[in-house]
Amino acid sequence: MPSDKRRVEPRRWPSQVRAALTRERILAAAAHIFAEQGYAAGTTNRIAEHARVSIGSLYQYFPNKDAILAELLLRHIDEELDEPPATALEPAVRAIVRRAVDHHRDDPQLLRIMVEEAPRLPALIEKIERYDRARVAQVRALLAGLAEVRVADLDTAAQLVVSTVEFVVHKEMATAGGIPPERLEAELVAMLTRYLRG
Amino acid sequence: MPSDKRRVEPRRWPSQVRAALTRERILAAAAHIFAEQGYAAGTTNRIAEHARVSIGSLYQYFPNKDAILAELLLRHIDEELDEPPATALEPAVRAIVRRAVDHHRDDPQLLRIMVEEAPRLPALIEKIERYDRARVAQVRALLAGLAEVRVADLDTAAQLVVSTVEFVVHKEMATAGGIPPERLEAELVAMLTRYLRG
DNA sequence: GTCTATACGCCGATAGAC
DNA sequence: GTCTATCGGCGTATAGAC
Repeated sequence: MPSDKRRVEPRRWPSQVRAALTRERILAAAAHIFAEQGYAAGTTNRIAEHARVSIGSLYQYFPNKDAILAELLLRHIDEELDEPPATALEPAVRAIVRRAVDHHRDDPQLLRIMVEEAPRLPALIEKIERYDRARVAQVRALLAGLAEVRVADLDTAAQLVVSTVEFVVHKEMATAGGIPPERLEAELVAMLTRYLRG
Repeated sequence: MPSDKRRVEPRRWPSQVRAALTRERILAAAAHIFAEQGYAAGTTNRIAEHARVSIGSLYQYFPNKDAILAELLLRHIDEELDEPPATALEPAVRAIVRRAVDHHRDDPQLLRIMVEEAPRLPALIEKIERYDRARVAQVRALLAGLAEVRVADLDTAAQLVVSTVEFVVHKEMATAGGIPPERLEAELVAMLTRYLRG
C-alpha cells in the first residue's frame, strides 16, 4: 500500500498542460526551422525531430503543415495591432517606426518567411489583407488627427507610410550589412516626418 | 534526283536558330509559371508542358531547375544597371524611381519571385549581393555630385534610397489595391527629395 | 497519447529508343 | 534533338501497435 502511493503521485503531469507544452514545443521548433531553412525546406519531419516528438504526434496537434505557419502568423498579427499615441507628428512617426524595429529584432528571419510565404497560402490571404487594411486605417486615423500633417491625399500617405516602414525595416533588419537599427530609426523618422509635413 | 531536292530544302529550320527559340520558349514558360504559381509550385514538368516541349528536352537546354531562374534573374539584372543622369536632385530622384516603376510594370509577379526566391539559391547569392552593392555605390556617387544633398551620412542615405525605392515600388505594384503608378512616383519622389535635402 | 512504419504522390533528373 | 518512360528520393500524411 505504501508502494502504491509512490506510483500514483509523480506519474504524469496533467495532460492538458502537457499537451499545451508539446504544442508550444512544436511551434517553437517550426519557428526556428522555418527561420533557418525557409518554409519549403522546413519539413514536418525536421520540425518534429527538432521538437523531440514523433511525426505522428505532430499531426495530432496540427492538421497539416500550413496550419503551423498559420498559427505562427496569427499570433504575430494579434500582438502587433494596438493604437499608437496621437501626440505630435514626430513622436507619432517615431512610435510607428520603433514598433516595427523592435518587432523585427525578435526574429527577422522568421518574419521574412511569414511575409513572403504566408500570402501564398489561400487560407491566410484574406486574414492578411484584412490586417493590412486595418493597419493602414489606423495610421490614417492617426495622421488625420495631427495638424502638422499636410499632404494632398491622406489615404495615399497612410498607405505609403505603412509600406515604407514595414518593407524598409524588414529589408534592413534582415540584411547582414544593413543600416544599424538606431540609425535606421532616425533616418526613417526624418524621411517620413518631412514627407508628411508637406 | 529531283525528288532529293524536295526533301532537302524545306526540311527544317537552321538548328541553332530553332534551338535558341526553344530556349526562349522554355524561359518564357518558366517566367509565366513562376510568376503565377511561385518557384516551388512551378515544376519543371509544368514548365515543359507550358513551353510545349518534353521534360527531356528541357533538360537538354538547362542543367537543372535553378539554372532557369538564374538565367531569368541575370537577364533582369543586366538590363537594369546603367547610369542615371546627374543633373539636379529632383530629376535624378525621379529617374531612379521611374526606372523602378517601369521595371515592375512588365511583370511584377515574376519580379516578386526573383526577389524572394533567388536569395535562397546559393549559386546566386553572391551575384545578388554584388549587384546590390553596385546599385548602392551608383546612387551614392550620384548623390555625392549634387550640391542640394545635405545628409549626415551619404552611405546610409544611399542605402535607404535604394531600399525604399526597390521595396516600396515592389510592394505597391504587386498589390491589387496599391497606390497607382503615377501617384506612387510622385509621392516617392517628394518623400525622398525632401529627405535628401536635409 | 505517443510511437514506428509506411503508404502515396510528386518532383527532379536520367536513360535510351527513335 | 526530341521524345517516352521511369528511377530514386523525399515530403506529407496516415494506420495501427503499444
